[in-house]
Amino acid sequence: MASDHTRSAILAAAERLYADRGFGDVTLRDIVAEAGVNLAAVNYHFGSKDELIAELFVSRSIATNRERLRELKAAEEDGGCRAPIEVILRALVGPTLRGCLGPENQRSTAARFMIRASIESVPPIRRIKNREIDHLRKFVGAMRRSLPDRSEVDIYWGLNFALAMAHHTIRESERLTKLSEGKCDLDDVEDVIARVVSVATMALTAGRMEPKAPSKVAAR
Amino acid sequence: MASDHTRSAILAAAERLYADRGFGDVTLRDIVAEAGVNLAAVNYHFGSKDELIAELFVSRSIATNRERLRELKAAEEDGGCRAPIEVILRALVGPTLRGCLGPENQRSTAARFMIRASIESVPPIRRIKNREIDHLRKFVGAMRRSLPDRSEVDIYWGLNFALAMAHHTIRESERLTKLSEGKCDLDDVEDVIARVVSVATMALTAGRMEPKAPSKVAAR
DNA sequence: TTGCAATTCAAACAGTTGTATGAAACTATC
DNA sequence: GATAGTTTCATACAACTGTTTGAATTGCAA
Repeated sequence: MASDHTRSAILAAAERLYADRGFGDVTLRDIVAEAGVNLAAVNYHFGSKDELIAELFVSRSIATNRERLRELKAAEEDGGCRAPIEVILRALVGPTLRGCLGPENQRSTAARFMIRASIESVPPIRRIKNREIDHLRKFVGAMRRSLPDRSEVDIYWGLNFALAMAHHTIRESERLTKLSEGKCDLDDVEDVIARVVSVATMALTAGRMEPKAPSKVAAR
Repeated sequence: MASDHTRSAILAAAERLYADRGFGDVTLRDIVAEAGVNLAAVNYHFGSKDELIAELFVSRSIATNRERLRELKAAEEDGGCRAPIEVILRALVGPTLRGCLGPENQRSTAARFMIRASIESVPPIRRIKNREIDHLRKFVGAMRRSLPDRSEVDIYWGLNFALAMAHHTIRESERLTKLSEGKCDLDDVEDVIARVVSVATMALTAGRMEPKAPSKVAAR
């Protein structure tokens, strides 16, 4: 167990480098150079490169997931097991957006790392994300309790669209800033959250989304 | 220019392999083996591996973009330079969704390749995507003409959310199917398009999205 | 047929990658 | 202060990568 110093130096260096340059072109040699440790230290402490990446990603995403569930639980306790849909959606997308957006100069390494992880998709991270379904089911449950009249399918689509807007905004934040010539302020995280929640709420509550295209022949 | 046979054999093999196994673990040697040609043929015909990938992606995405613009132009000509927002949004997300979703067994190689390209993010493709902004501006213009009362910022956010829902649904279609235990039918492409368009239209037309979070202190 | 360019091919190249090894340095316990 | 266990280190390994080379082959025009 000892000092743990080498271990955490590697974690910090790896997070920084991956955040800055992406998974694609950061090698173990880059990481150990940045951390000032020996090459073999990575395999000694983590087993393999993939396990290092996985450990980084897991620790960050369980933090986010815990925060999500904390907000969800608080909301449902408030409303007696039946929270307003806006609050549920806010618990779903808020922690992620708060963790990844915000003024660039004061953006944490962890935040920038998570942005990378959502842009590039590397095997160890993909594996972990696939296990996220159980976590999402808890939100499906809360949403169904909140909107008992809504069909199950609509709930799934609403959840899908909420996550879509949050993740895409994170992932393409640079492009949106460029496209809008800075008019969309991605640093105002609470505004972004409000927009996502607002649209997702409309999607879930508007007098039934038409389930079919206006006319089948209109399509191609 | 001769027979072109080798060239197109490489393109076909590469598209197939990338579609099936992703960019990460398909080597030039895999491609030439599948195509039944010599290793050096790739560099001879395409210059480099990246240029091969770029050519694949470019040819597919200019096809999609052309279709998008065709639909957009048709819509604006119908409405005398002012198309209904639903039709504009349909022109924006329809071609992409039609190109990537649909019954898996009858999904073309090109479709599966484009799904890969939207999941993994490899340098040559990223470079091309960055040049997509000019293309999107044409939609911004049409949307502003369609909704002259709407603020510019709201237009950008609406566009962002529409693309978000379309791309995320493509990218995470497998997860959505699993999460909903098959209840969300991603093979019914026109239904998916209708849902995306419907929500995006609400986002853009609903009595002004609140521009700010309910209360600034509610955060964190 | 001859000549010339375009194409194919086997082979090698040069570089990088993650990982393994075994000795050395350290640390704490007795 | 010797011992046992942990950690560090330099170095080598083995495999794989995209690319290049130069000779062989092909196809076509004169």
